[in-house]
Amino acid sequence: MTIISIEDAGKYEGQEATIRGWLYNLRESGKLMFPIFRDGTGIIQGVCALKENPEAFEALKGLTQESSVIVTGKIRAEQRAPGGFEMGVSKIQVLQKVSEAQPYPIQLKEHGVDFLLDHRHLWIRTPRQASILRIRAEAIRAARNFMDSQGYILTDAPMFTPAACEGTSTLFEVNYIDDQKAYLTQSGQLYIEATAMALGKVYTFGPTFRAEKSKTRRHLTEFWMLEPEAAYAELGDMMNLAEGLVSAVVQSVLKNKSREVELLKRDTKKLEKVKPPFPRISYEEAIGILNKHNNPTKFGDDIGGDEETIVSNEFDRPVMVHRYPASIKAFYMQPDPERPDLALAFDMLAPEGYGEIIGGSQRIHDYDLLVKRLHEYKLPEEPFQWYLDLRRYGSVPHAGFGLGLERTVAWICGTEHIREVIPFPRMIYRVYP
RNA sequence: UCCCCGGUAGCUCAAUGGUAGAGCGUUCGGCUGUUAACCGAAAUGUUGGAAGUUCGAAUCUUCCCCGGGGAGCCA
Repeated sequence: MTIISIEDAGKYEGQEATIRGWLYNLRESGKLMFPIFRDGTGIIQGVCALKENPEAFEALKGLTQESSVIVTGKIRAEQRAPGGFEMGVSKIQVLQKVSEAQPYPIQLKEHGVDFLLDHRHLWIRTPRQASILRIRAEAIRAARNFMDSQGYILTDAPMFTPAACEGTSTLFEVNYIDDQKAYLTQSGQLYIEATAMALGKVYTFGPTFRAEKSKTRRHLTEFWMLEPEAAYAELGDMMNLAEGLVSAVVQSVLKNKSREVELLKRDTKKLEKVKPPFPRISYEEAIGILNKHNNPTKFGDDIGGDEETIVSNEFDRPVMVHRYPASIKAFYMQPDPERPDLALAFDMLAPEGYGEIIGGSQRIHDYDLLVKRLHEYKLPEEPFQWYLDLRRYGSVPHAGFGLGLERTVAWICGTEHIREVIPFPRMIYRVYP
């Protein structure tokens, strides 16, 4: 018997086929039953009549949600069935029946956030969550494809680091070997600056960790970041790369995961517009927009969540804000030669209030200036000696950025919270399951 | 660290200081085209914890615990 996946069921219309999966729901109607099966690729309705298949009917009767089953039957087009196809069940093998005493906890109805997060290992079985995880996978595939196509080499950064990239208050400290202290990485940036000097154009993609005490829909303590870095690149080069990357990811998801996007009921019209060029405005122009909307932000203030939304609502695609005051940015950012009080940095703000998905900058390549900045930011010189070496031995202008994967996928999926777009979210005060 | 909201049946929620309830899920029964099916019946409670006010507290007060949203910080 041909084993098929539910997403391909339409191709087997009129044929007998076998599906290996789980019982998603069961509607009983006297001598007729409508089981719904899922197999990880989709859901399909089955039909089973007592008169035609008494054995299968008996096996299905009273079967509990999420029981594992192997079912065989004829696939047929049926307008009354969700999805347009259904299976006339002729044979069913129950691998495990879920106990009535401990029924599957997640019902086909609304649940609270706390309950769902405590059952995240089961929650991911629901069609919506499974679709989101498929879109995440597509976003990663598309992002890596794009970077590879641009000649960027994947160079992995370490998870254990001896010091902070930016400040020390939000680091996870771990005991390394022989009572040495180490920290979980907040960013691979410093390391890919080194690999960029070795290989030219590089990127890293992996988890990063921040012990920020943030409890918002935009924060995770463990999140994935894609960070490109290129030797001889300047700020404008990175903005070009960033808009190319983001549009490639969005367009790939629309093209290759249309079924999943549709299941999420995402308004794709807004996503279809996400193509270069993206608008670029300076920090000072952003302040102007805010003041126009009666927001009191002034030069030198950081742009917070509400402010990001006001600015991004002016545009129909992601907007890049560049040249922030150096005083509110990280120590390693290159000053604008024409305005030394500004840093050659940029953020990309996603539309619809999803906020910052990219932060990047040109890096300081001058040794003396970098040392001066380390002192100004009260950072110790010693752990950064290797980093200073990059400015001792053939230093060149270079630039890069970091793309927050979960924020990007949350925006593409239109989810309310980024915890839904990672299989097992890690948040402040929540590490189970 | 700070501000706001919440915690009642397995789940989602009601209950104006006066007998703790409904829907879903579970169990039993009915139904040959259901769409989170429907109809009938049953079982299910330390109202997050402690103390206080009161004749009487799920409800009011204080403290603690847990969760959610946000600020700061950031992707």
